[in-house]
Amino acid sequence: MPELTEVEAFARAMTRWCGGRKVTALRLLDPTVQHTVERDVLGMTVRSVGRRGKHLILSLDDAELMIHLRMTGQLLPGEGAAFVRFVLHVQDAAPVQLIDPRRLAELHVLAPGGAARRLQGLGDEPYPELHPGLWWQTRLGHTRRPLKAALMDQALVAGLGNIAASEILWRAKLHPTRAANTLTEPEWSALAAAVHGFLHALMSTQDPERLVYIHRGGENPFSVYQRTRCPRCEGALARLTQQARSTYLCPRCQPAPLG
DNA sequence: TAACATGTTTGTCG
DNA sequence: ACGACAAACATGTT
Repeated sequence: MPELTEVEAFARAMTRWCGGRKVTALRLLDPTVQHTVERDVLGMTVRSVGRRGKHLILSLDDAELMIHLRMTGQLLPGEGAAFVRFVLHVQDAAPVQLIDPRRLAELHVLAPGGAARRLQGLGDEPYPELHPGLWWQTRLGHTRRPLKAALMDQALVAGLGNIAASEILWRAKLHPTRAANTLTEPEWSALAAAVHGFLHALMSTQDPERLVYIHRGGENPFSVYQRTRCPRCEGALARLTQQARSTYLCPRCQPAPLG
């Protein structure tokens, strides 16, 4: 399910579900799920839960548990749901199950420091700080690729996915096909504000269900994603394909690049 | 039914 | 070196 905001929500939830608790078992129910096992975590305590990009990282006494939910992974307390791929059992609390119909999620049980080592090529974090326009220009401004592709490139900035990219560019009034190296200083500032505004707005919904709304029958919390009308100008939204993914935009608010 | 889906990796080609 | 593109993962939803 994840983009940055959802992984962040899961990280906070995991802190409540298993933070400070001792692991009584880690069961991999489906070995076809991509996984690594460098440690036996039995008896170790979950010291903290964090996020890096779209990766969830649990720090244990002498191990790190790194989880990537990919497109359809979810974490939920309990047992016995459909499509459970692995279960983390902890002392004096409900176990936490990873549910993932498509089996794209990953689980890595690593030695301390293993997560950071594996994530060395990952770009910097856009959340929770408000970075200035120059921060964005430094990271995205050197490539001729479309702005949306640059925003989603995890090696440049970590955590922004397909939905976030559309939403952010709409907020910033920037066209998704603009070459990233053609933005002006005020446009970089607008992008910076848009990222911060979007991420914080979503995190402050105080409603975890809204963060994992897709496939849950929930209400669409987004402004342009899978919508047909622009909330700002009321004009018809457009949809185009970039990198084989859907991009939603408002042609009136986000002027197309010349040529 | 066919197309599409929140992500990433790998390989090919220009 | 850079960037575009396709395929692969496996299955549910529209």
